[in-house]
Formats: sequence, C-alpha cells, structure tokens
Amino acid sequence: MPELGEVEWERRKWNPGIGDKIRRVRLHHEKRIFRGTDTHALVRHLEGSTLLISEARGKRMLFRFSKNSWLGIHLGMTGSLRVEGPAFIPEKHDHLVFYQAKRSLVLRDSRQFGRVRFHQGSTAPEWWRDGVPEIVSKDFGFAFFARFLDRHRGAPIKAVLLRQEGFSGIGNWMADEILWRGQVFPGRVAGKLSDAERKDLWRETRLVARQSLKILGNDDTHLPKNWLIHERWSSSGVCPKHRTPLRRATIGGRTTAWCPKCQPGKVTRASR
DNA sequence: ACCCCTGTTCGGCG
DNA sequence: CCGCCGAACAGGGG
Repeated sequence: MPELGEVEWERRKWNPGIGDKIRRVRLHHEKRIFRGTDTHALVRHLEGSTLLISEARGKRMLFRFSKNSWLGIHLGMTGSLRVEGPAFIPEKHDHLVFYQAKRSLVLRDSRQFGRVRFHQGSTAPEWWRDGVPEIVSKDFGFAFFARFLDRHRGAPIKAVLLRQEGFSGIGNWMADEILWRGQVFPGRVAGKLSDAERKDLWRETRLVARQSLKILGNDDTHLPKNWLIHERWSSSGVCPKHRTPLRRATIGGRTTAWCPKCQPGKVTRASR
C-alpha cells in the first residue's frame, strides 16, 4: 500500500494522540514485525510517556515520545495506523496498541512485511539519520540523481527508481507514473539513457513526489484523473493520453505497466 | 484452488 | 568484491 504521500497520510492518523500519556502498551513480543527490536524496553519506556511529535521520511515514520524515547515504523505492504476508542480490543493483526485515556493508537499489519523499531536516547536514532535526501528537498538535485543512476548503470531504470537509498519513498505505482510521464520504457538500462531523458525523469520524479505528498498527504482525495495510477491495475487499462491499451510485464522484479506508444521498448532479458 | 499483490532482505551467481 | 536477480517472508482478495 503505502508510498510517499500515503505514508504521510498514515503518519498523521496518530496526531489526535499527541500531548497525551500512554497508559498501557499492548503487543506480542514474538511477532515478526518486531524482529530485531527490544520489545521489553519498548514497553517499559513507553508506558507512562507522552507522544510528542512525529515525522515521515520516504516510507519511514518516526514518533518521538517524552523520556528520550523514539519509535520507528515502516508499514511494509499492508501496514496501517488508526485511532480507536479507549477500551479497544485488538483483532488478529493489530500488533501494537497504545492505550491513552481518551483513545487508543493502533498499528495493523496483516503480512508483517513492515517493521517496528525502538530507540532510547537524547538524539534521534542512528537508523533514522541515513543521509538519503528527501525527493522534495533541495538535496535531491540533478547531480545526486545522475550519480545514483550511474552507480546502478547496469540495472533497468524501473529497478533503480525503486531503490530507497536514492529514491526515498518511491514505490511501484510512483515509479510507473514517473516513467510514463518521462516517456521512458521501464526496461531501459539506466546507464543508457540520454541526458535529455535523465533531465526529464529527474523533473518528473520531483513532480510526482511533490504532488503525491500534497494531494495524498493532507486528506484522502484522489490524484488527478489523468494519472496512470487509475489505469494500471486493470487488465483493460489504457493510456490516459490517447487511450492506447497499456502493457504489463515483470520488470525489475515487479509488476510494471506502461504505454507502448509513449514508452517504446521491448522486454528483453537484460531489461528485466 | 489458484494466482496476484503499492516492500525489503538475503543468498546465489556471473 | 560488486551488482543483479529471484526467492522468501505471510496473509487477504479476486
């Protein structure tokens, strides 16, 4: 589910709990979603603490609590946040619940590809400061973009766009959207794009990220009608520009949709 | 029953 | 050692 703008939207769902004390934490220590995390420390430190603020970077979220406690959440494929009543009884996939006086904050993740981390300290955890620029920031300049493509010059451009160390928050549908707008076939080898194509892709990357954050991050209104996302899952999907039927194939290891007219190219061994 | 999936990680291989 | 690929993770939905 969640990519950049959707993650931002999910993060805000716990905002009603900001400023209120966590009275009780409910979780099951052995759940896969807590892999690598000291859940006993998590419970011990967060019970009695207050949710202060949160932030999202790419697909990751960081929640700051009083008493120098930090909680990192990645939603994976199926994670979601929500608010329930103070007497909420968790269902099967509600793996983490923070009970407050007036409500509870719930994390649900059926497949548990997501992950919860905990950190105790006066500064943000080391795993949070990874130095990857936000796409909507000035640090995501053309120089960074071009260098990243060079570093992965042998891979299909679709696979490169999905790498979070370069394209923080880009997921499958956003990558397809960017390539469609930039009129680049997803199987093209990253190192063989022309300068003009690179420039276009860089611009479209920022545009799609900015728009997604603005539109999806603030409420659940829909993306513009002429975006590819509305067509890409249907077997009868067509190009929003001229109604050419879309093609679908696995490229870069992921299901990919593209317009054969706007993005000419063919799926070869090297392009997958 | 069977196939598909908006993500990440890791082992194998060239 | 580097980089790419496919499988694995796990459950729900069509």
